[in-house]
Order: sequence, then structure tokens, then C-alpha cells
Amino acid sequence: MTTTEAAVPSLSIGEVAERTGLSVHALRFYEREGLLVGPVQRTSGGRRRYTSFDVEWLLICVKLRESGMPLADLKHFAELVRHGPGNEAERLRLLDAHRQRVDAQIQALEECRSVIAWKVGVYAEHLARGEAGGLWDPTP
Amino acid sequence: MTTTEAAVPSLSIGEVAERTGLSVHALRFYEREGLLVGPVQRTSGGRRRYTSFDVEWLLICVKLRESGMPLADLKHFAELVRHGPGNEAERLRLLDAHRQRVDAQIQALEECRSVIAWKVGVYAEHLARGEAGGLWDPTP
DNA sequence: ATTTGATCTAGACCTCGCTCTAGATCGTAG
DNA sequence: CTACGATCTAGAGCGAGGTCTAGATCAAAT
Repeated sequence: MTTTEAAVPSLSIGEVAERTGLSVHALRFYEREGLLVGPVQRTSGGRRRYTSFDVEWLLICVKLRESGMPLADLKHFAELVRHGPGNEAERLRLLDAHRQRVDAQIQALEECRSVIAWKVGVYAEHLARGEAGGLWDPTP
Repeated sequence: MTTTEAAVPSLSIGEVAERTGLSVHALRFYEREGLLVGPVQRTSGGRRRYTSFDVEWLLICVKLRESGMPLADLKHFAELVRHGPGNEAERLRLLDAHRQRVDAQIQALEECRSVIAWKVGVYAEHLARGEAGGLWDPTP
């Protein structure tokens, strides 16, 4: 013990859950599914200890998941990183493909947004006019 | 109440599937789940005939679903419309709440996008430099 | 020493949103 | 009339992504 603690903080699963927004269940699930780059360290008593690298990786996972990357792709990415250098081109392809999907998703959402906003406007106007106006039903 | 009888072509389920992008299975499923405003008309032989109103509504449903509205909310919206006028304020709330969620989603995606784009940049640069550079692993 | 709370494993279970199957019927083309 | 494809119903099945349970163990506080 003594001086080395500050360099490798080593968090418990609960602390990691707090920091990543994932539940402890999800953390264990991700590990089982092979979504982590390396095996999580354990204490003598068998409890998980996460390094800051683990947490960083998990934060990336969260971002990728948030943006709709399937767990399978995440797993693939983790495998690539796990096998070390030499496959950066593939990692790049994977990420870039995902970025493109995200772009498409943003575009689609913006289109939806404008359709919805227009509808909201229709209803708002209708209400403002004291609901006397003609609002035909299969909502215009 | 509509002006043109000829403008109500009455489509089969297959045709509606084509036009909406939903499968025939999904169309029957949506109907069972009460996601449609009215009951779909039937031929004497029991086959569904969709009006252009049905199709319009379904196209709205598709947009709302695409942007992540759960079927339960869609059902609620359909119920409001089904019960006719008088609840426009609630319809407005429902749609506007969804619009806000979509906005948040777009924002989140844009954040993800920039994180990913940055990472793509890191890998690309690394590769351009002939992968001699230092790429530490839990992907920087 | 005891209690309390966090964590452990393995595996069952859940929600969501469809998708598919089976077996019957309809309707049109030859 | 016969075939054949589209449609019908009821209900089972599926894949994704977790979530939850049971029963045990660990670690810290009283």
C-alpha cells in the first residue's frame, strides 16, 4: 500500500455504475457479453475493481450505445482493441460507418421534428382560435 | 364530408404496406393494438380496405415511430383523435412533449457524433502516420 | 460478535416491437 | 373448374437489451 493508490484509483462496481450511468446489472451483463477490452480485476475477496481505463472504455460504450450502436458492434470493436495494434484500419471503418449512421439518424430526426413541429403549430393555432375552426380528424 | 368519392381509392393491405413501409403483419398488428383511429373497412369477403385517411394516419405513425415514440403513446394519441374534438389541448401536449424529446435526442446524437468524429480522426491520423505513433489502447 | 449493505454467480424473466406459422378463405387468371 | 396468390385469424416465437431473483459472501460499522 502507501503511495501508489492515487495513480490507479480502482473503483467498485457501484461507483462505476454511478459514473457511467449504467446499472450494476448492466455492468456485469456487459462484461459477460465480452464488451470490455480486458477482464476486470478482482480483489482477493472476488469483488470487481475497475481501473480508469475500464471506466473510459465504458464511457465510450455509453456514447456509442446512446447513438444506437448495437451491442454486437460494440463487442466487435472491443475485440479489435483487445487484439492490440494492427487493426486500426478496421476500427476506423467501424467507427466511421457508425458516424455515418448517426448522421443519417440526425437527418431523419430533423425531418420528423419539422413534421411534428408543424402539427404542433396546427393544434396550437386551432386552440388559439377557440377551437371553432375546422380540424378534420385524421390529424392534418 | 369529403368532396371526392373517386379520391378514396380504398387500398388493400399489401398496397398500404408498400406505401407506408410497414409490413402487412405490422399493419394487422397495429390495428389489433388499437393504433388506428377507426376500424378498417372490410370487403364482403372480409378483406381490409384502407382509405386515404387510414394511410395518412399510418404515415404519421411511421414518422412518430421513426422518431422514437413508443406504441403506447401512439395508441393514446389515436384514442384522443378517435374521441373527436374537445381534447386538442391534450393532443398538443402529447405532440409537443414528443417534439421536445426529439430535440433532446438530436442534441445527444450531435454530441455523440462529434465524439465519434474525433475518434475517427485520431485513428485516421494514426494510420496516415504509418501506425508508428503511440496509440494507447482503451481507445483514446 | 452482529448487523448492515454492497457484491458475487447463475440463470430466469421482462418489455418492446414486431415476425412468423398454420390452416382456412377469397378472388382472379387461365 | 382449377390454380394460385393474396388475405384472413389466432396465437406462438423471436431478438435486443437489459432487469431481477435467490442464496451466498464480503467488508465495515456498532
